[in-house]
Amino acid sequence: MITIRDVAREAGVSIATVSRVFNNAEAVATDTRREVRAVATRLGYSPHGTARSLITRRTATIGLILPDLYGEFFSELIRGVDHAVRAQGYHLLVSSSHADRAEVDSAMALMRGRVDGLVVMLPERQQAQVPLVSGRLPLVRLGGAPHNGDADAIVVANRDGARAMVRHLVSLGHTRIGVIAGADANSDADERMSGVRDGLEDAGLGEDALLRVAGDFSEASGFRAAREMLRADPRPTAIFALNDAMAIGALSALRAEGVNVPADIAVAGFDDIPMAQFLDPPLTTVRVDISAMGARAATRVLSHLGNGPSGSGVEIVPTTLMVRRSCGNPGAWSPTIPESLA
Amino acid sequence: MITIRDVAREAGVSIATVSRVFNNAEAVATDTRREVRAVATRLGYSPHGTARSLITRRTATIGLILPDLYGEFFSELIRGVDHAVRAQGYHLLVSSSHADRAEVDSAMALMRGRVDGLVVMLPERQQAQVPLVSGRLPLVRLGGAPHNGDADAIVVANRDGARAMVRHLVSLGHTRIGVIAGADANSDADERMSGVRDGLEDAGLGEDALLRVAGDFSEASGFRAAREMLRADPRPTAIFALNDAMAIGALSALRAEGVNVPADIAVAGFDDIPMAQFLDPPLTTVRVDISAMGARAATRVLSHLGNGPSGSGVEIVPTTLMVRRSCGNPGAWSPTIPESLA
DNA sequence: TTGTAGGCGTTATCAT
DNA sequence: ATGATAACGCCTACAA
Repeated sequence: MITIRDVAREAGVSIATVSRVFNNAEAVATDTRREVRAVATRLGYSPHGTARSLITRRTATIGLILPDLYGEFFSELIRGVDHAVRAQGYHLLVSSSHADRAEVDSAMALMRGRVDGLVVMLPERQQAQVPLVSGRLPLVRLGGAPHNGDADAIVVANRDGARAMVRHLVSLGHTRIGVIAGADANSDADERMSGVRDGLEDAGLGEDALLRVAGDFSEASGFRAAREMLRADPRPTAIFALNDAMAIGALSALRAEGVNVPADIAVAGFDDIPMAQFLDPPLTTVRVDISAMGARAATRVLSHLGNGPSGSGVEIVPTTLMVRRSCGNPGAWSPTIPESLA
Repeated sequence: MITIRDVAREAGVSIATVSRVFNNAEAVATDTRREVRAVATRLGYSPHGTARSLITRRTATIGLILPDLYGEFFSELIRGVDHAVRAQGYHLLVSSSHADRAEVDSAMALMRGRVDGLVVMLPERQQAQVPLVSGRLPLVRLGGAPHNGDADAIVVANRDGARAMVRHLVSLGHTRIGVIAGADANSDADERMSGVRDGLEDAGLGEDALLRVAGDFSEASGFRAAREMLRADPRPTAIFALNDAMAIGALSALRAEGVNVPADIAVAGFDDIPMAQFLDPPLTTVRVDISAMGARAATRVLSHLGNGPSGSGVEIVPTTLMVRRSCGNPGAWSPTIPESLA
């Protein structure tokens, strides 16, 4: 390994001078600077990040802790975080597949001394537990519902999104709506269900307008739920699955039964994954800009590190209603801004 | 910040003893060890990664440099790398959005002293250029075609996969096959096109069996290409798009023209993205296990670091032919192993 | 079994 | 403008 010493010796200067060249270059005479740079390049020297971090007390790295990496959701998320973080000259340390709270805590411990701040997304069902404690590291929690102990958090407007979707369906004339609910103790699912009830209430519709069937966010559960709804009386004219995987399952079930979508039954989803826009049967979804959400979380952490404007508290990421206008024409989606819910 | 000193003082031992407790714990008396652990927990101490790295000369981190993070491809890739890397107790430092070679080189320089090894995927069109040089860091290149200067690389069996698909289509009775080609100077696209010609040659079919239309790997280009093919004479009975995005575009075009898939025209793709399996019109694809590819790259790097069995050179990741057996039944895919191509 | 001390590569402080 | 030197937090011979 070639160190700052080698460069100093070769250039006939002290290591302090070499260091200055690589940091505040102005403080060095032009000739010296040029010579040092030349030697450094010739020797293939570049500063040692770890050693530098030790003395400067900053790693220029943000840690990202995720429950999993499956599907496009996380790639979008990482993309957003990566983008925001790199814009400020930071690196991104990713740690994933943490199924429970103990693993998250150990991942956080492992990151001590390696990162300047943390973005943490907890596994489902672990949201409402003991608050995250990160010592003196800035930490931003991502996803789920807002809860006590959140100093900083970025969450999705699950409730507003579901409410907007129900209002949209009602405005199309649907008065009997099948909702495929999510897993128990899943805060996203709970929030979305609350939004559904809000929407029905807004429209002045009663309990009989809602046909609720349980699901578990899997494609298969959506398939089963939709099949069950077809046998209901009265049969719904619209199906709203509380995530996209279930919506896809529902579409398969409807086609298997020869139901025309959306002429006979409209299908709507809640966008965990951008994939839905490629589906062939028209699917209206509540769209969440995952990438933007990741970027916001990163920006928040960076703000605590003195980069950019400061801020704190819980921030809610808005959702957008996406309606497919035409079929058979790739990319022909147009966004519809949700009606104001004030 | 709470350091090893604090723990030592509080526990009434030397810092050497505390250090030993956290490393080779056996060399410490049971009582001492227990006391130290207790104090450390009470104080919330955990070793400082950076400082430890400096002296041990290992960061326990693998760097992953990617051209982009868009779509499910990269999330699958990261998942594979992360999995392999964590299994050996390593961290993952991700750096992305490197559009050209200069950015890749600078990302590599920035990672010096922060990682023990590198997995690098070059941007398209940059594959055949100057070899990557990483100093003494183990480096594994990912994707594209094998080329000179590759000490270690993991590449996809693009050619074999495309060949297998053509043989499959021919075996179904197709003698006129439309191929939607990929972007110029894209080594993946080139390799796949070669495979197509191999397959036709295997089947003893001549040039007139092939209808080649250019695309650029985008959904829109697949849409246009398929529409063009419908007007060809003789019209193909099967369309093979050299990536999935184009295959999806082709499906849209066929439906817009009222063509029945696969009864009138069969459609096949090449799987960059797992998404394809959720599509409604049956789509046969050459499937690449991206996640496994990432894991292999990571494993290779780790092997140079002394973890696991050693190995080097170019490794080719096989592909699998995926045929949809039935419609309307989610998850009803079954893999077909490609015929031996020896 | 435990403590002492030197050093990992760099930056910051204080001289010159 | 430049140089000598003490940290940064930790690990590891070597000594006790």
